[in-house]
Amino acid sequence: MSEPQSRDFIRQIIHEDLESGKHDSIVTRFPPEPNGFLHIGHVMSICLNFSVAAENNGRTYLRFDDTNPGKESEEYVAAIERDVHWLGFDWGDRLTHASDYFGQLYESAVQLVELGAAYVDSLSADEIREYRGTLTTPGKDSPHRNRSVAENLDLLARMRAGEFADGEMVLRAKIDMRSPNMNLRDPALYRIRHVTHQHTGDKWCIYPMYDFAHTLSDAFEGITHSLCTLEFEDHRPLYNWFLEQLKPPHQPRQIEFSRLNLAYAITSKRKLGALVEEGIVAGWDDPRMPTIAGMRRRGYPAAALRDFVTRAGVTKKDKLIEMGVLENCVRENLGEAAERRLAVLRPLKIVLTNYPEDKSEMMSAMNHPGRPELGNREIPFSRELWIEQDDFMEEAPRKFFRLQPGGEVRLRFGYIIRCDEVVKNDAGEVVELHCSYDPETRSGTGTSDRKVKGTIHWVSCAHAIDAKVRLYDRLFTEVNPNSAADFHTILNADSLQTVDAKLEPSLSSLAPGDAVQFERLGYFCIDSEEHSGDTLVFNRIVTLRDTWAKIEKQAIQQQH
RNA sequence: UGGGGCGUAGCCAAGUGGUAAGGCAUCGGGUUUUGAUCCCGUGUACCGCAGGUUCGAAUCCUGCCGCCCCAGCCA
Repeated sequence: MSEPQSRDFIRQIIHEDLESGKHDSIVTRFPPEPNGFLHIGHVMSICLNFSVAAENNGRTYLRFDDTNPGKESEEYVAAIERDVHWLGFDWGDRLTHASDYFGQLYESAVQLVELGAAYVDSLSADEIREYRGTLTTPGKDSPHRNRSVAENLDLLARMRAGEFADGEMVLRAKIDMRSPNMNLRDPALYRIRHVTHQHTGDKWCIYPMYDFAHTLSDAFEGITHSLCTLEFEDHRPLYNWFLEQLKPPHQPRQIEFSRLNLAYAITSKRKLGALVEEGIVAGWDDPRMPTIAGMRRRGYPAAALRDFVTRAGVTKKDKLIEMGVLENCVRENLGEAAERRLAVLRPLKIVLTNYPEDKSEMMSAMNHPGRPELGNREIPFSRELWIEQDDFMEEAPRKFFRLQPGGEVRLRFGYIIRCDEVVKNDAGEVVELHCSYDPETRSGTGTSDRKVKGTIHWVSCAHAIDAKVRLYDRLFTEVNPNSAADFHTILNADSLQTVDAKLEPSLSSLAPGDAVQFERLGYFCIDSEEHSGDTLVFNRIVTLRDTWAKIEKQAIQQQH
């Protein structure tokens, strides 16, 4: 194994812990709460936790942090398992739940009470808030803070037995109401919730809070490095407090790194959920969603996602990464993997006036210009063809080297044609082009090397198959929608556009999820949900890089 | 005006006292029957600012500024 040139700070710590003999092996965990779908931000955490362990022959737990019944559901646990697995990671037999430890957690709570380090408080939630103080003023002790151990033990047992209503009692850690760190002002450990838990049923009516359950779950599982995001930094003293008080045999260490934010995307489960709830998107797996499920359905390869988070890096600096980086990872992966096909998104009919009416012939097209081993296919060619509306301009600017009146272009894998006549409707719109082809320029023949500036794609009208193609764009108009007061005001109205496209016949046998490149347009795949019936439905995964679009854009900007 | 973090090119990011890697983007150019790919080339980064220590500082010290997080019986 070769030594990497540089390690991120977490890998450095792990490396040192292994070198020094502090640990013999590394154990990590990915601990999602099953209250929503995983998104691009989680990809970062998943890859970090699983990779860092795998790199060191360690192991990783997939642990559901299910301590808040009512907000969590089995639907989400299934989705999370599917997503983590699809991303390429395997937890083996290490699939656990915080709720698996409810028994041990309760015992630990009793132990804290016995230690005089926890007490049952009868203050209401509102009162507790008042007693907590503010960021700049210290809190004050609850009047119940000095109940005897015996009384606390009795109260805790009765909480568990269901003698109290929700909110009537709460178990709190006894730390310091005057701490400048709010997390240390006697945080709640257990609250009463008379609700059925998705995993433990009605066995419990008291449920542990995050800090308590998470720290101890880490300890129980022998996690060596508990990696989480920056907002938990102030929780670390509390995390360590639990370990000091209870002295479990395994003492995990919490290390925080910055979250990954993606430009123009929301990474808040709550807001993502709102988009679904309000029907702004079609579901958690809508191809516009930055969820793992959405990106998978959109056609992003798992490897591209892994590559993306690797490029983003692991640091403690807040980051907002440009969309282009993600898109580039997708293009890079698909550019190599995807076979090429011809498809016309916005069809314009052309008639080759000098091509025989009844004739049709098969043109040979390579499936991948960079990978000849992928072979060739045959595409039918005939007198009437569909070309892209964008590939014709009646009054073309200087550098436009596609089709224009009197001009020539090469039809990809076909002939060179010339535009002789533009046919318009009463409204003056171009509806059809009359062209002539040069029989001497058939692709692949010895005389086919005559040069023309442009090459455009096409589909034979008589042989084309129809499809709906969905073109996606960013969901928001602001770079950082996370910080918008109300995301409704910055929704991109054009995030989804559907067009009726014409495809080359071979595309009818494509399997859902398989990505292909429509030459000159981008990468596409058959939608996994809506391909039923007669009409094929394609998703545009990402466009090709488009230098011409950039030139046009600059030209427009220069005019103003 | 409490506590915890962070500040290296447009976006990421190496760098751990010896004189600023790399990726993406940008801008040039070459190849090309995808204006794709590929290949070359391209950045005065006052290393947040100001002082100080040192022969020498992005790296050490001091002060300041800016941004993020924390007052759930959420995670």
